[in-house]
Amino acid sequence: MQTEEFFKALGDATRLHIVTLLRQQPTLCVCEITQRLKQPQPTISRHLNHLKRVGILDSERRGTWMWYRLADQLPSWCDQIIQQIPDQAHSAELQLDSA
Amino acid sequence: MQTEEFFKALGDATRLHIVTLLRQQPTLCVCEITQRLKQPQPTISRHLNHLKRVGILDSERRGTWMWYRLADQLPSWCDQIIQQIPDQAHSAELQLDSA
DNA sequence: AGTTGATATACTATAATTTATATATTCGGA
DNA sequence: TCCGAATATATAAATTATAGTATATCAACT
Repeated sequence: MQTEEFFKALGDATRLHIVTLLRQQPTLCVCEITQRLKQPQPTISRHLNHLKRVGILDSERRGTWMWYRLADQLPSWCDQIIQQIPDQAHSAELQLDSA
Repeated sequence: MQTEEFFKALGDATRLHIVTLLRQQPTLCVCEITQRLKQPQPTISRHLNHLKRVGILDSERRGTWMWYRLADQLPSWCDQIIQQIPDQAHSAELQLDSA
């Protein structure tokens, strides 16, 4: 895992949001992420692919759906960092309650 | 501290290097960083300023020299993350030994 | 094979980042 | 107050990243 690429990957609101979602919900399909983030499907797919290329996510196909999760073999420093990211529940319109 | 801006700030090799340097050497002046990273002074100054704007670094002038250090009031999640960054001792020419 | 739902990719336009070079500022000392 | 050292800023050019739209792929079902 390239340090710079890792941080670059997390330096984007959409990708941050995806990663923090997958911290709570270990496996999510593209359509669910698309709904929760209220962004077009191609946008979500591109960001998911970005995170996967860098090594942050794994994906698995089950039928037509593609399931994404935090990579199993993440180096421990990556995992530690991901655990420290503040929650990104800041969807512009539907603001969830948070501290 | 904005999460996205924090990660963006660390998503650059030069800034990563600066931050990991300041982890070991709590205070460094611009000229020293410039020498260690073997990059032009304006480049270093810009990156230092970027890290400072985001809130990752503090600076203090003593005479003509400007000393930079990791910010005192860093939120704990930022601090935790910074501690997890692998060392960036990858200067192109003078490669230090590392695992 | 044809159709549909889920996801991925291509293409284009736009915006943001980064660097190099030159120049400006700031401080301390003569 | 003028000079030199240290640092900062401005500008322009190059590169990279991002979003939207359209289109392609892929799997399940008929």
